[in-house]
Amino acid sequence: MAASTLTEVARLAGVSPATASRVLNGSARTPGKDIAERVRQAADSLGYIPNAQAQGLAKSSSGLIGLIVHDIADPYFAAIARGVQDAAREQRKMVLLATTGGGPAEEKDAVAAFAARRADSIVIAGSRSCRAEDQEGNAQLAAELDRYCRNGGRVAVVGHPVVGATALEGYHVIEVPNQELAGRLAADLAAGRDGDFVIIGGPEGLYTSDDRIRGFQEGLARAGHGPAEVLRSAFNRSGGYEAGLQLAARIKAAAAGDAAAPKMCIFAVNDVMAIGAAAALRSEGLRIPRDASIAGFDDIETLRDFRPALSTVRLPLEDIGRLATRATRPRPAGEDQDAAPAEAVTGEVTLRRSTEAAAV
Amino acid sequence: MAASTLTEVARLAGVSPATASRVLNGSARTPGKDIAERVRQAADSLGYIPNAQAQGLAKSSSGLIGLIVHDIADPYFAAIARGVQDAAREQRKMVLLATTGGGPAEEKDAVAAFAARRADSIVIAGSRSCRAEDQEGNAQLAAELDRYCRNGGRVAVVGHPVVGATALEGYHVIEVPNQELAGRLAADLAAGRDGDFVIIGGPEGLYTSDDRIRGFQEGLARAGHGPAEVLRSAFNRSGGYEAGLQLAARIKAAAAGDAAAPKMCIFAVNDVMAIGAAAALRSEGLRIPRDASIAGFDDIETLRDFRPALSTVRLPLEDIGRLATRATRPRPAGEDQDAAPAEAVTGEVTLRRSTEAAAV
DNA sequence: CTGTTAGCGCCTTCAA
DNA sequence: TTGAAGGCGCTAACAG
Repeated sequence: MAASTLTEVARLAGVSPATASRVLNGSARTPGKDIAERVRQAADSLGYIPNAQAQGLAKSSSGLIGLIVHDIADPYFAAIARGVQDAAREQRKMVLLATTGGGPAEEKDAVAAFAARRADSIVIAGSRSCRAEDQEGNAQLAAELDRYCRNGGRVAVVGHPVVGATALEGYHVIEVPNQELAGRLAADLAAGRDGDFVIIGGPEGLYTSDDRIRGFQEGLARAGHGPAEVLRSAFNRSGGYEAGLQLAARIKAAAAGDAAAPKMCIFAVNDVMAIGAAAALRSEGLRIPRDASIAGFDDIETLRDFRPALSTVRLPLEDIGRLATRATRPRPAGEDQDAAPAEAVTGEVTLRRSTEAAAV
Repeated sequence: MAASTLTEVARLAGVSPATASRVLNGSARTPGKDIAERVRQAADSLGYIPNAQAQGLAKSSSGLIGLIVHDIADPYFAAIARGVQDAAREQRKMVLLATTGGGPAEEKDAVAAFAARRADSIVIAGSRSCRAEDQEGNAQLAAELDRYCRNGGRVAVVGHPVVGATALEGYHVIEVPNQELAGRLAADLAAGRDGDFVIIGGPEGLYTSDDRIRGFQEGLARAGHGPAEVLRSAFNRSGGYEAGLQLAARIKAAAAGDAAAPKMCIFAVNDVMAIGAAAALRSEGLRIPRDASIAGFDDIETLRDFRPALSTVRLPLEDIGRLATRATRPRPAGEDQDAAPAEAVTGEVTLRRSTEAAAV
C-alpha cells in the first residue's frame, strides 16, 4: 500500500488536482474557504504527505543542502554540521550528509551525488590539499563543482578555495583567517618566553595545516624568535600522539643533560592533535605545563574540560557552518547581489593553563 | 543552463531514451557494445548526471536513509552518525540528517519530512521519553511512524521502542542493555567500597537515563548496598555541572565534620554529564579520585584523554549506528526474513582512574 | 476562482 | 536488441 497521492485527495474532495495542490502547498492564495477546508479534510483523512520527489521534479529544486565533511564524528566537523543544520532549518531545507575521509576524489563523488539529487546548494568543509597525489582528484572536484555551479547550484567552501575552481557565480568561500590567528597565537606565546618552539603539523600540502604553520612562524619571527621546527604527522589525535612521543624523548634527554633547560613550547595545528600530544607526554611521565607548554587550535567544545586547560584559538565553528550555509542562500530579489557581506570569520586567541609559564 | 537530460544524451548518441537509460543505469543487460559505447561517450561529453528525483519518482524509491538525532554536535550522536553513514555507503545510499533537540514533536516532523522524500528507511537515535508533556508528541510520532511503515518504509530505533508504536513489519529496535550494564558497573564499583553512592540522572521519564538508574540501583542492591540518592538535572554537560556543584558542597561539608568521612561515589548516567560534574568538583577545589569517585556511561571517544581517566561503560556507538542501519536493509530474497539475527549490542564496564580507591 | 492540459526526467511494460 | 508509449506525482501555464 503506497502513500496516497494528491490526485486521490482531490478526488475525495471532489476537486481537481490543481486545486488541491493550490490549497495544500503554498500557491499564491488559497482558494475559496469552503473548498479549501474540504481539501484539507480529505488530505487529513487520507494521511496525505506530498511527494517531495515529484514536487522537486516539477519545480526543479529539491529543498536539499548537501554537506561534505571528512568525518562527522570529528568534533570539528560535528560543530560545523550543527551550524549548517541550523541554517538549513531556517531555510526550511534538509541536509544531505556525505563523509569523504578527506580525499578530493571522494569529494568529487559526493558533489556528483548531490548534483544528481539536485541539491540546491553544497557546503564543503574540511581542509583542501595541494599534495601531488591529490592533484588529479582536485582537478576533477573542481570540474564537478564548476558544472554544478553552471547548472545553477550554489557552493560554499569553508577555509580555502577548492584548488583550481574558477570563481564562478554561486561559488563562495568562507575564509578562515588561520594564518593571522596562528600568528597572533605565536606572538602571545612568544612574549617573555625563551624556550624552543616546536610545531606539530599535519601532512605537508594541507592548506589548513600549512596556513597555521606559516602564520605561527611569522608570529614568532615578528617576536624576534627563530623559526620553529616542524614535525609532520597525521592530522588527527594519533598523529599528535606519535609526534608527542618523539618530543617527549627529546624533552627528557634535554632535562637529563641540563636540569635548567628552557621549557619547550609545542604548537599543534589543531586541538585534537594537541590532546594526542599531551597524552603522549603524560604517558612518558611528563607534566604540562611543568615540563612543556602546549597549544592547539579550534577550541573544540568537548575538549574544554580537559586539564590542564588547553591554550588554543577559538574558532566559531557553528557560526562558520551557519555562515557557509547562508552564503548559498539565493538573495531575495531586491537585495543587492553584490552586497554579499562575506561576513568575516574571526577567531580569538585563548590562553589557558597548558601554556602557563609558572613551573608547577 | 540546466543539467543535460537523458533524452539529450540519447539524441546525441542517435538512440532512443530507453536505450540510453538501459546502458547508463543498471538495467538487466547493457545493449550492444557499440551502442553502449556511443551512449557512454555522449553522456560523458555532455556531463550527464542522472536526475535522482526523476529516477526516484519512476521507481518510487529514493536511495535515501533518514537519520534523526537530538544534536549532531553531541559526540554520542556523532559517533552513531558515523556508523550510519558507513552502513549507508555499503548500501549505496545517502543519509538525510535531521536534528530535533529531543522533542517527539520535532521527531514526528522529521519522520514526515523523510516520508515526503520517500526515504527508504529511517534510523532514530536518541532517548525516548515518557514524560507527561511528551505524551501527545509520542502518540503523533508513533502514528507517523506507523503510517510510514505501512507504506513500506523501514525503521530502526536505537535503545528503546517509540512509545506506543505498534510492532509493525519493518519496525526494528536495536536494544541497548543499559540497565544490565549499569548494574554491572554498580557491582564493580560497589566491590569493597563503603562510601555513599549518588546518581546524577537526566530528567525523569527519559528511558535511557531511567534504565541506567534502575540498573545501577539493582546492581547496588545485589552487592548489598542501599539505594543511591538520585539527583535529576539536564541530560548534558551543564546538567552534570550543576549537580556536581551541589555534590561538591555536600562533600566539603562532610569532610569538615569528619575528616575520615567515607568517599562519595558518583554515577552520572552519561559521560558528558560525568565530565560536567567532574569539572564542578574541580572548580570547588575537590580532586578526583581523592575526594570523590565518579563514573559515567558511553565511553565517548573524545573524552578518553580526560584525566583522571573516566570509569564508564563502553558502548560500541559506531556499531550501533551501523547495526541500526543494516536492520532496515531489505533482506535479499532468499534470506530468511525471520532470521533477522537482531545482533545484540553489548557493552563493557571499563574501570579507570576516576574510581580508584586509593586516595592520592 | 477552478479545471484542463502539458510537461518535469526517468523507467518500464509492450510491441517491433 | 531496440523503439514507442504510458505513467510516477506534482506544478504551472492557460482556458473557462
